Amino acid sequence: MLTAERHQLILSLLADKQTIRLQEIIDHTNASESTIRRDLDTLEKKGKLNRVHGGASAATLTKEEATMSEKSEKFHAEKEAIASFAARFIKGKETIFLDAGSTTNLMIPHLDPSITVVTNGPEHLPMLAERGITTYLIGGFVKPGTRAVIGANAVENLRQYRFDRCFVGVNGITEEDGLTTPDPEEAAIKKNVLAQSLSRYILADHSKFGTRTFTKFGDPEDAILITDASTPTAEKLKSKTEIEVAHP
Amino acid sequence: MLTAERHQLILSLLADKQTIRLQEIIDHTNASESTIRRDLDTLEKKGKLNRVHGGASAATLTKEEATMSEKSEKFHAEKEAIASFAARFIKGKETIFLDAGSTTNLMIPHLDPSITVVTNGPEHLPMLAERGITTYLIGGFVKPGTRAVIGANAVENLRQYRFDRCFVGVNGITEEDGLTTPDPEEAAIKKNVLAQSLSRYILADHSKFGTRTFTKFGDPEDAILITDASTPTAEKLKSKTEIEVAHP
DNA sequence: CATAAATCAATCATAATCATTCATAAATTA
DNA sequence: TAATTTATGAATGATTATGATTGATTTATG
Repeated sequence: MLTAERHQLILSLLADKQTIRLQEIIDHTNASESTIRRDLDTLEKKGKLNRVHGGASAATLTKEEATMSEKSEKFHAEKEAIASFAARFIKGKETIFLDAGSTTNLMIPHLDPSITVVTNGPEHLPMLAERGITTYLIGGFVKPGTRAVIGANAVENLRQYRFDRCFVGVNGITEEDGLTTPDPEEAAIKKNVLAQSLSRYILADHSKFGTRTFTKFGDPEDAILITDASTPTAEKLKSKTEIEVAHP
Repeated sequence: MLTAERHQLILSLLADKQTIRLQEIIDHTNASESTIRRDLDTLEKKGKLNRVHGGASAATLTKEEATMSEKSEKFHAEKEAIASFAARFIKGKETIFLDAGSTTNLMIPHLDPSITVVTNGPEHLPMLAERGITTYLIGGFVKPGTRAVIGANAVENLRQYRFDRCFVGVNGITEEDGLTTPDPEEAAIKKNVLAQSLSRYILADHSKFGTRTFTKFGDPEDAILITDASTPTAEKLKSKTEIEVAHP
């Protein structure tokens, strides 16, 4: 069996099951344990899945990250509502930071062309250029999969800028653990962005409330949360921080 | 059996199966291994399939469409020849700088995935990611139109890196004015890139020789010029600098 | 907490696959 | 026809993929 075929098979098995054990893959492929381990290494490097002890799990919601394309479909109407709502906070010729990600991407059609945007999401560039918006890009390591720019280099590059407002995505929000994201390198970026902005906005659809992921980058009370529907966790947070609900 | 016939057959075999082994094709064609390998090389260059170890896998539609639009560009065949020729200079696991632009973009399919690329061209990222190439992006002002990253900020960001080789585009080459490009900000980038590289390559189709534009960023003798055809200006320069002619 | 079981990364030798080169044959052009 | 280009197959040494083995690490359990 061809290496590339095995890789496809593994990903399709994962697409159904969300998690898979090493032994299952071995049964399906007649390949050795070593080979499958190497496959998982390779696929993880490409951001196609996440390795866990005993096997692998899909690079999708909650624990793990979704790829850009997968994200852009889930909760699209909700994200669109959040994005257009968020864009309304920007007044006049401000300079804003726009986080990499699918929700922030949806803000671009609602942006006034006279503003200046700084972003770590190269995938935003075509739309920003189309709208004639002055754009600065953060430099650094390009993360495979989500294609955000991250790393020590990116953080240093970021420090040169100060923002009137920042719009930042998040993977999990809980009362105890605050704002979390799976990748520490991405968390470092978000943390710095928040520190260098006068006004801070966290864009999070309702699925993000009550879940937590690996790395904390801030507390809900340091920012304005923009979401699409209220949840138990959101209700609890209402005493501490400002929550704006954008109805789709 | 005719070469073109074999190519058709290979593509039709792939149309059903998604992936195919080299041996399968050999069985179907009575051609030698070498010939089939050459066929796969050719077809991959045309974007009709992706080579994988042991055979080939079907190319996605988007890639096919992308190569279609690429082909409509000016001097496409010449640029492709220059690009694939240039890529051959890279040995092993080196770190290279890849300039923004259409000619350098054509190098990407010919790059070894084990190298590291630094670039000021965000438009290269999708293809670099697809090939699984480790990539660092220069940060700074995003130039509308060409979408290169330029400006003082970009130059400063650039200074952190040292390259084994750099591959740089150019707008004009003359004996008197050297290497020129219209935008001073872009020239600044190119100048610094050249200074920080052990080996320097200028990619220029024949139309660039004998024309000069606004800003000079270097002299031909500081780099190896890669072009597609000899011109009077190129002949004059041959005494001063190395010129490699890549025939389409 | 301690032990056993499972899972893991690292290494090795082997086999498969690969790019490159060369000489020859076919096709094309002068 | 002769010269030139192109296509081909075989041979080569290099690269990559693989499965088995090792001992270390992690997880489960009593």
